[in-house]
Amino acid sequence: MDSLKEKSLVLSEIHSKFTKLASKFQNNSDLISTDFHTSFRQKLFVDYGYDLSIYDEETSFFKLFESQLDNEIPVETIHQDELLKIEICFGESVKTKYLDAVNSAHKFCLQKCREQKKALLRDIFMLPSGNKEYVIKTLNQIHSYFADMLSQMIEQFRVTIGFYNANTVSMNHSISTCINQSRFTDEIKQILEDYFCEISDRPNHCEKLELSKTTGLSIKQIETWFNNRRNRAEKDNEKLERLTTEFLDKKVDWEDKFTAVRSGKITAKDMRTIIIQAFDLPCTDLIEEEPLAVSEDIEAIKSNESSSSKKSTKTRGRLTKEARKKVAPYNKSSPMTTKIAMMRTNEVKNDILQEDSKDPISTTQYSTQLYGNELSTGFDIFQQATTDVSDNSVTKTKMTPLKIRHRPNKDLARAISQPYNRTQQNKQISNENEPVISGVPSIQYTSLPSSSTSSFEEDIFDYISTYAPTTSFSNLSDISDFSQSSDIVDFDQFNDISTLNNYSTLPFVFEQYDSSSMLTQSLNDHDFTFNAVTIPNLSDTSIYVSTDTLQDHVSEQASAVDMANQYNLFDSLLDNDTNITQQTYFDDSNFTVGPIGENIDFNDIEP
DNA sequence: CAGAATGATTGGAG
DNA sequence: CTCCAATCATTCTG
Repeated sequence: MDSLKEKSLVLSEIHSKFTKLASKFQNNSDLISTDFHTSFRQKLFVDYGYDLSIYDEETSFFKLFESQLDNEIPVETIHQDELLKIEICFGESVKTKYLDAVNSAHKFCLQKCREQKKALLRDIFMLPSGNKEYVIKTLNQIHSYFADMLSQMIEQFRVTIGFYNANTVSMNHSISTCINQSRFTDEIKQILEDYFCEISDRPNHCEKLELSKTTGLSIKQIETWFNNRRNRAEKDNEKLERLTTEFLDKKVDWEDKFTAVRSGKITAKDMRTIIIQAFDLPCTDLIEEEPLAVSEDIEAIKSNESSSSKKSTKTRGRLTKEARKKVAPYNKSSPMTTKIAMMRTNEVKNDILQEDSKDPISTTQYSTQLYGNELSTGFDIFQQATTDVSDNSVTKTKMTPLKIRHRPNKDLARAISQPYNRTQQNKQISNENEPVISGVPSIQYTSLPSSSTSSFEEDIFDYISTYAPTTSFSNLSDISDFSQSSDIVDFDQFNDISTLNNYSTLPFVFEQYDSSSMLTQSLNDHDFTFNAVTIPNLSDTSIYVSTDTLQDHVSEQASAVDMANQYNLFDSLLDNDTNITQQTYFDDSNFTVGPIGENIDFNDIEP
């Protein structure tokens, strides 16, 4: 009960100040000249590090946050090629409607965003509750809230017009490749290449973001580039591994390979690297004569190698990092190299094992011991397969096979009518005598719900009116929670501060007590009763009377659909009598982003 | 023109 | 979600 009393005291103090302040307001419309007002707000201004000279100039105060107040919400989600796609797929009128919807959503978000920001600034100006950084942070939160909301809305618009409809996916692909397939500039490639070689071949998200900024490419493109780069580097490496192995296994005669080099089939650089790797030669830049020496007596060198170092050198020559970079610019082990290394280790183990047991039968015994007498069919097949390529079947069978991943069968995929071959699809379309816009195939009708309507646009809207309400808006029931949980601060009674109606954000947070019980305290010369502040459904444990609550609502972006609904932003996308327009609306008064500014309802306050 | 290079997509795996 | 392997489609190059 003590803490309760304490709180009450604090509250009463604030209350008494407010009461005085309020009476000043009532008696004197000139806010600045009131003694109390001056000292109270001046103190707050000083406390939060604002320039005292502007404590009575709202415009000057606002100017501090000009850039936060005026920054635009970019419609970054709309690109030219997206509009082109829409136009190509759905026609001019859908594009126009889509643009209209996006624009009005944008306008709406911008306006609301500004209102919220201004309300916040007004609050802070009257009763500072944080320093400049805090205010900027909060403003930015408001900003990103609306920016996110806008992109959610746009997402919904896309769904509504069927942008993500399965029928258009392949269309999107061919169009996007049509439009997007342009080579990166040398400068960009250099940046990426440098990063790949010198810093990491696997940038994390932050690094990707950084690269995205410096190159101007999207994160997706960065990812794609690194994927391709890694994959292709691996392939190069694999190729070299294979070639080296071939040499070591004496499957290819050297003369042949040198001829290949001369004819350009493999580069001299490749050859050099192979030789360096194969014979564990020191990597210097003066190897001109080495290959000759090698070619003269391969057998001798190889046998020397084998006997002197227990065949371990057979596994891999040790390249310096620099040399390796030249042929396959790795500086970190990739999964593939790890796999290969593991295979190698097994090979070595087996080699040693073989040396120990000179009798080949004993190794066979080892094998059977390991796997059981009756080999599984899979293993059997594997063994058979490897037996063909190598006489050293025991070693091979005990080698860990690379995991072979299932990949979709092209023919099978085609058989179950999944468009696997995009060329085929293009052919199919171009065979039809559909209008072709700027070399891009027009849309297929086939998978849309069968309809007798003649134009594709009609088909689309038919489709939307039939399916969209259940697909696009199936989550309305989830969202409805939000619509009910308005964050309207309900001042049942807060005594005599009705003059502060305009200033909703109070500079404190205090804990909740049972909001149903009325707390009555007699303090000083004031008797007041209050039911404090309740924020329904927001939280069971806290009462927030500060803008801190905003961040609790950032997660509520799912309300975008409702917002769009509420402000009829879908109207431009839809026919008048579709089901969508009959979806649940919620009260204008019920929707607030946070308990900021005018959203707080002071109408019920009783003096 | 053939083949290499390259940006992007797809579908499976983790 | 990221990554990989395979693949496609376009563009570059000899």
